[in-house]
Amino acid sequence: MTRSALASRLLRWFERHKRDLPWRREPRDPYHVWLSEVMLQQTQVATVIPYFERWTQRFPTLETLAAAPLDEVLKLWEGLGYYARARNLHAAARIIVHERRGQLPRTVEGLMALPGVGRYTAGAIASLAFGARAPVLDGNVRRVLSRIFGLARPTEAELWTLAESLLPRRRAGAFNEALMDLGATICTPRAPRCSACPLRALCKAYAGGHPEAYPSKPAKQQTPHREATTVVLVDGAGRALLGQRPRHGLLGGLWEFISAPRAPAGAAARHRSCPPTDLHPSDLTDLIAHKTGLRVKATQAEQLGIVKHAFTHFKLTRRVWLVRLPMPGRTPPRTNGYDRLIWATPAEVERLALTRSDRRIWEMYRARRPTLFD
DNA sequence: AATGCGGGGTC
DNA sequence: GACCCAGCATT
Repeated sequence: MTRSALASRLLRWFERHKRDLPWRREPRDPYHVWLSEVMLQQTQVATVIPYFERWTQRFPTLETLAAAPLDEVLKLWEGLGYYARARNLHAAARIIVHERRGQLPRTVEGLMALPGVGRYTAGAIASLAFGARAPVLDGNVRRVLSRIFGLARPTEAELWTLAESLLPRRRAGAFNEALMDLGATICTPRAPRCSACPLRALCKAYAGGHPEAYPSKPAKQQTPHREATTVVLVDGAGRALLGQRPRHGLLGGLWEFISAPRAPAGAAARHRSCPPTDLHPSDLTDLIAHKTGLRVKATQAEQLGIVKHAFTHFKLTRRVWLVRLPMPGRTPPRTNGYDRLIWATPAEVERLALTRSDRRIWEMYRARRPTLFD
């Protein structure tokens, strides 16, 4: 089996089975290609499609994106995760519009100079939007190549070299997409559908009888668990106190209800005598004072509920409390751990970019049983 | 080479 | 539950 036979088989399969996706409409818009590639980083196609549609409605061109405030960009990204992608996309759009007359770089090196564009994304844009003969290496390609060549633990360098050596002279972009579509629909991680694979005849992993074993996975390590206490502080005018997280780092730039880490679960003692309601009002008073400088007597706190959330490297359990103030809230004298604190009306809470779990907390608050205060 | 960075689909 | 997804930036 020659190299060109692999490419021609794959491309023939692709012509009949390629997925019809919003960002594949011809002629390719380089901005759309770039946007889709960034949204698709570590994110599945089905998740991205509605975000892509909303985004291109609101920001149809690079110029409209560059002109928008970051808060609005983050709001459109809300729920998609890895928010540095949105910040980098926004920054890169401004660079392209202000320093390059709105033209994306056409080479891998030029593209990689943009924030948020690594070797994969640069290769994808160069090959898909500009017809360059550049390879890509993503999770799909990594898995497909590992299986075809029977590599249990290939290095990144080996795989990049392989991906480049396999590129056909023409139609490199279609070849790259075909490799990724094959990985997404046929050569899947757990139960590959080898009977439908156009490359079965030359696949070493298939010949060995256990294609799903390639590439071998590293040993798993259990994720640590953290706890936090969160307060939905509502003032007499029905506004809620929100903090904007620091621009860089975890959930950077997003808004949340005032929250602080809770001492790690103290072994057996907690299970025996620490139900969720076991929290003294002074704890909430201290939390609010520490984060905001506001002096509030949280003697009437209601428990809103418990929100669990799984991140990549840890799990988080948030115990959420509702504290009401009788009077309009005053401007917090301190913003400990936040870039900004605001009293947000319900309409503003809808408009701002919240983290996923804070969005759920807001929905819990809205859905709670009404009380005398409403 | 290892780590931090979200959230959801899927088994 | 665990795994994995059209990765990037930083160290």
